[in-house]
Formats: sequence, C-alpha cells, structure tokens
Amino acid sequence: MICLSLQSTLPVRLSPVDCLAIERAGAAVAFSGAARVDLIREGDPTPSALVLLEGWACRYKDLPDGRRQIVGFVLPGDVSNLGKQLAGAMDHAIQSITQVRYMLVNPEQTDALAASVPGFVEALLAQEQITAAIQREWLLSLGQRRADERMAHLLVELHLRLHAVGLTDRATCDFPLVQSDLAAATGLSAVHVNRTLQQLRRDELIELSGKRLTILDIDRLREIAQFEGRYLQLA
Amino acid sequence: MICLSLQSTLPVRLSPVDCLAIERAGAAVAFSGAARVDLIREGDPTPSALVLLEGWACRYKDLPDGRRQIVGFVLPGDVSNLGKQLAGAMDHAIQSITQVRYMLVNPEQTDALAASVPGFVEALLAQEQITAAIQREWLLSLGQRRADERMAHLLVELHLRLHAVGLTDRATCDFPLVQSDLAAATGLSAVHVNRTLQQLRRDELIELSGKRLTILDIDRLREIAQFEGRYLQLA
DNA sequence: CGATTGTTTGAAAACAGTCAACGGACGTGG
DNA sequence: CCACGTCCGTTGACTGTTTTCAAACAATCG
Repeated sequence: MICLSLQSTLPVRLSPVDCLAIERAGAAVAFSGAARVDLIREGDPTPSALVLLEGWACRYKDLPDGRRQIVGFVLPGDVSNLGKQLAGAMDHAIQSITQVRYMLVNPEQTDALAASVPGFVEALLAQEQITAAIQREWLLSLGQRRADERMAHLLVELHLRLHAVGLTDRATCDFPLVQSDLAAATGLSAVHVNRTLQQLRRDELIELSGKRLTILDIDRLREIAQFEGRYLQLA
Repeated sequence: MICLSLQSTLPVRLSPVDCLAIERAGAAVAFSGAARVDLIREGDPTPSALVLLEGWACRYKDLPDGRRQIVGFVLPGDVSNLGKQLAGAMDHAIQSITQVRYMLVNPEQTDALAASVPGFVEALLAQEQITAAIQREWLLSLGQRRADERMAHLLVELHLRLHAVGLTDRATCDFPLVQSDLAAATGLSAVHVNRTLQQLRRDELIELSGKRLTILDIDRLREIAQFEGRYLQLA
C-alpha cells in the first residue's frame, strides 16, 4: 500500500492523504514500473516532482565511457526533483531497483497544487535540502572514508532512513540491492564490495543475504563509519 | 567591487542592484572576512542565504578523526543555503579561501525580501539546484574518475564557472587554491595532487603557478575529464 | 633574515582494481 | 521434471593506483 511517512516523526513530508488529493486533482499521474527500468532519463525535461510510493529506486550518472555512479537512493515516501524554476533538463537519471509505484507531478500544475495542498511546497523544499545534505555526506564518504568505513556508513544510513518511514523490523530491513549496486554507489569494484561485506559479516556487524539486511551491532558500525546522523534531519 | 554576474548569460541570479536593495532594506548584513576563516560553522543555525560578493570560499565537512572533504567551492555571485524551510542546523561549514566580502540574509526577513526583490526566491532556488547538480557531478568524479581525470574535471569546471561571471581573461584566471585544497576537494592526497598537476603541466594541458591558472588545451582537458557541461546550466 | 607555509622528490607499503574461473540460486522452456 | 542459461556471489592471483613517510627545497611574510 502507500508507504509515506507520518508527519509526526519527520520534517515536512507529503502524507498519503496529500498524495490522494494530488492524484484526484489530476495534477499527477501514478505509475507502476518494473524493476531495473529508467523512470526518468538524463536529458529528459525535469518533472516538477517525483514521489516514490513503493519500492526502491536510485539516481545515477554515467560517464561517456560507461562507468556508472549511483548518486543517491530513493526510498518510499521520498520526493525528488523540484525542477520548476530551472525548466531545464535532468542532469542525472532515476532508475527503479525493485518494482515501484510512483507519481509524477506535472510542472504546469505545481502552482495549483501549492494552493490546494497545504505543505506541498514545504515538503518539496525540505526533501531537496535533505537530498543535498545526503549528497554532501556521500562526498565525504567517497573522498575520505575507506572501503569498510564507506560500506558501514551506507548500511547505517539506509537502515536509518527506512526506519524513519516505518520499513524496518527492529534491526532488520528489506535490502534489494545487489553487490554491483553497492559498488556503483560506493565507488568500489564489485569484487571489493564482496570482500568488504564478508569482513563485516566475519566481524559480526551485519547479516546480509536473501535481500534482507540485519544490523547486528549498530554501535560498532556507527563507530567504524564515523556516522554522524545530523545530516539526515531525522529525530 | 561587486562581482555578480549579468542576468543575460545565466540562470536567474541576484544582480548587484538586487544586493544593494537587500542591504538597504536591512534584511542582510554585508561582512568582510579574512582568508581561511569559517564564515558559517557546522551546527550553526542555517541562514536564509549567504551571497558571496568577492573572493573564493568553500564548503567542507570534517570526519571526527580530522579528515576533511571540501564538498563545493563558492565563487563570486554564488548564493547558498536556502535554509528557511528546515530551520535546522548546518550540516557543513563554509570557510573563506581568500579575503571575502559577503552578505548574510536573516531568515526572519526572507518573506519580506521575496516580496520586495523580484526574482529573489527564484535566484535562491536556481542556485540550490545548480549546487546540487555540481555535487552529483563531484560524486561521479570521486567515485569513478581517476586522479588525472578528476583534476582535469575540477579545473575545467572552475574555469567555466569563473568565465560565466566574467572573472577570466581568456584561458587564464585567478586560482587561489593551494595543493592541499585540491587534495581536500578531489579526495586525493596532497602528494598525489602534486604529481597529477605535474603530469598535466608536462602534457602542456595547463599552466598553474603563482595563484594563476591557464588552460592551454581545453579540448584535450575536457576529453580526459569526460567533461559534460550540461550540469552547470550555463550557456 | 628566520620562521612558516607550500611544493617537490623518492622509496616503500597499503589499498583497491582487474582478470579469470567456479558455484549456487533461480527461472524458463522443452 | 530436468536441462539450460543467466545472474549473482565467491575466490585466488596478480596488477596498478594511490597513500604514507621522510626529507629537501622554494616561496612568502613579518
């Protein structure tokens, strides 16, 4: 079903009720997408917003020679791409990782939405800010953290973000990423990701198999990652 | 003097006239800062906006153990930190690289400014978008480009951004960064930055000395960097 | 000048990437 | 139901890039 977060535990977000209102107003169209399909391609006109209702997606950029970097993950309830002001083209693409349900908001209708859905503009702006803060934290990771630290940081971040939208079961959560996804996100080779994960498992920090992740020792993991959660603006 | 860019060649920006209007309205205070001083620290309350009038600055994040990553450069005319909606704390710091002149806009007065300075909100939003796009391109660099490609990309980007605000003399521009700045921005060690620059000089791609940069062969440099300029939204 | 900061150099070591191969899990179609 | 192919995870050996350490040198500034 719709998995948007509760207003109470988070900075401003769109509630499921908001989403219904948006859709009924005809200002957004809800889509279903298969796994591993581009939802928006680089160079496409920027939609006013993409709201992910169910599933996981990622933002990525490719180099001309084919190397790919994932620049962010989009989790249920996330809103992306406030693009109205630029009216430009997407500088990156968004691809589904699992099956997804999502809404695309038409740029021409943002003004009407802003008027009819209280908190709509605020939710978009808040999400933009958090997305930018996550990107900066990833820059810190890619630039300064070593492989194990980087991996630990990413796992803690994803678990925390999922927890914030109620998609965890204690220390466990769904984890649809394959090792080559983790490689594209961390800037490591797939082989090195494999070895790094094995190290984390050997040290009894995580369990990871069958598309499920369990964090066994959150304290030690955060310490390894030098994880400072303020950037997520949660809690 | 004031070095803001012309509206004509760029996405929406604040003009020098706008800045004067903002300052006269008492909604922002203009500051002068020495080189290598924090203008805003991590954890500080987010100002509504920082407008850099003169000089270079950078945004950076530190790990608890002291490693530092520069997550972006702030050049004359850049506007940062639309923070009103979050009312949160800074997730990163901003430090001057050279002597600087800048304005800080009071969060309480953004609404008034939005009304009295046409294009104020648009300028802030557009700048936020471009800053986020640059961060994504840097993620691609740190994750996928090797040292020489990374350095080439950064030099091309900085020259292009300076050119857009009229701060270049053909292929030459001021370049106040020291090698340890380049190291903190590219995620390389200072020693490796040194060797990488020497390689670029030996290949007659750049000249770099005495705080001046000259790009000798822009085409070859862009090719090495696999530079795709769309993300900057210039030209 | 002397002190400080920034640049350059060499050698060794650590870290991460590449290549190649194998095995298991899964799904599809025969 | 089995055979096959594909995707994903795993392993080993080797290579290459980047870091670290240490020292010397150059430039800059009181």
